[in-house]
Amino acid sequence: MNDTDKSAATAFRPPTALADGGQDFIPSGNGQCYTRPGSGQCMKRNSILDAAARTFCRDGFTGASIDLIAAEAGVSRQTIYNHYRDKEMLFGAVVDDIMGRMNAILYDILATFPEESDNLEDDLTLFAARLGKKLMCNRDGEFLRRLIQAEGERYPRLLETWRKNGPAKVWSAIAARLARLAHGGALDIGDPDLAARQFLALVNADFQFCGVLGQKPTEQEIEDSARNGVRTFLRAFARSSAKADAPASSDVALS
Amino acid sequence: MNDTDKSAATAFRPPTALADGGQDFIPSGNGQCYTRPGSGQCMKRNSILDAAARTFCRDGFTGASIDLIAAEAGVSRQTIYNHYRDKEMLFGAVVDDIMGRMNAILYDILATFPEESDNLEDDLTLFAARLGKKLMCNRDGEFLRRLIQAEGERYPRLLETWRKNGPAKVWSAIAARLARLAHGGALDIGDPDLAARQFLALVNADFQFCGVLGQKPTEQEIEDSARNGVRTFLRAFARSSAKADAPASSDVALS
DNA sequence: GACGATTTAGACAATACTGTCTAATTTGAC
DNA sequence: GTCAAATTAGACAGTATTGTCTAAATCGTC
Repeated sequence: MNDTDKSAATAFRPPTALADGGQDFIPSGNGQCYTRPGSGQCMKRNSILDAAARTFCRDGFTGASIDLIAAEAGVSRQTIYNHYRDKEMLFGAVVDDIMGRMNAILYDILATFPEESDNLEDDLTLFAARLGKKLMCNRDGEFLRRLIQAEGERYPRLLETWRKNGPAKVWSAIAARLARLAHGGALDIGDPDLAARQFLALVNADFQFCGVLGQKPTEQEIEDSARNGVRTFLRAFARSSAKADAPASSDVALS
Repeated sequence: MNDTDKSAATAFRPPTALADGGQDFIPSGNGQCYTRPGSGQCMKRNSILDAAARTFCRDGFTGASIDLIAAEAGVSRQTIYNHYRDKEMLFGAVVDDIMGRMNAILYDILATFPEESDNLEDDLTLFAARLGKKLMCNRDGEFLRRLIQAEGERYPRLLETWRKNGPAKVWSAIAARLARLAHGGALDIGDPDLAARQFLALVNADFQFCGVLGQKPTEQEIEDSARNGVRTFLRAFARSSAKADAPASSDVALS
């Protein structure tokens, strides 16, 4: 193996487990190691997946050359062909890997949706900020958005899988939880699915074109956008008893 | 010139002027014809720009080959190199062309923002639907989003130009108009910029991942999303006198 | 119809990428 | 230390692309 730095390889992939979710990393079954984790073989496999993800994300499927991925992974080209039959298989493995990781994170976050709260604004804001930081605006989220946008037409299976596991799942999960809040009397919601879509839209209002613009918002910006979005959401949907304490003029200023 | 059909070439670009805006097409100065419009040379130039836009959008900059563009435009490769020095110049011309067209459309639509209205919901809905149909969800909008997402990092100038002429311009223009409505007493808005972002987010709530998913919504879906978004926006920001007539349960059902 | 400008098809060199193969080297388990 | 498995560097054929060049064909205008 070359002497290229290995710090880059670990920057993209969390070392072993979820940062603070407490749940183990869930491999996606396709691209993962069958040998003992921690072995050189496994590290090379991860290193390849990392470099491939970075390169595919940066240059697109066509623009990312195997040679470049190999160099970035600090691995010889032949090793890549050794692990993955061809470029398409490597691409599929990268997508599966990231989807599996994001799916696990999604369930972690959904478990923190406030059930009954005496401070709905704060709790919903925390939830929305978590969603933004760990799922939508991080590197994996950016990767999937870019790749599916760029290569979705060429790989309908990828597009279909993502649609089922991505937005649809988030939407319906949040819709169910909002409906429960409404049933409990905290919200006045007609169509929970619509409310879920609008909740997500509001909470990410400041990043609408951020994915497109290619620039990641800071944690502070995510928190501010979440706070502002939740405030407006509650102005529209909170039951009147709880509405009084959310004046329009107290929005968090955006840098 | 080949016998490839010319109907495809005109599908992407409006024949001569804006469909119904009444304002002439504004060429972007770079890629347009200096010869008499309607001449064969001009038609070839437009045909090339159209084919290039379609191909760049479908395959990305790297994936789009000059040969493919030439074939799709029904033109020989040499003709392309004759009009545009190299692939990068062609790409720049396509982007400039589309940006100029979208800019003109944007000003057309902004002129229809309701000043004083006795039916704010309907008027804002019409405005939002126009924005969606003619600017965000049409072919040009999709093109710019895709291209900037895919190639933005490689062409910072493109990214910067789009940021200035695109979202920033829409945001601030709508913010100013919302502020005027608030000043007139129709709305209760703290931060007009934030309100503008949230307005756009709500109105496009159902298409958050549509650009990513690569599928264009139908006109009906755009109208429904606009209606639902405006309803929620007014639930949150309309002055209380006008709020009563927007119950949560009357949302437009989404197919 | 004539003539200059434009377009066309094709050849061409230079470059890049994919995927295969091989022989030498390194790694890892015992 | 040994030995099998994994990895490496590099060569290689096949293919594709870019951008240039040229001679023939076509177009537009007078």
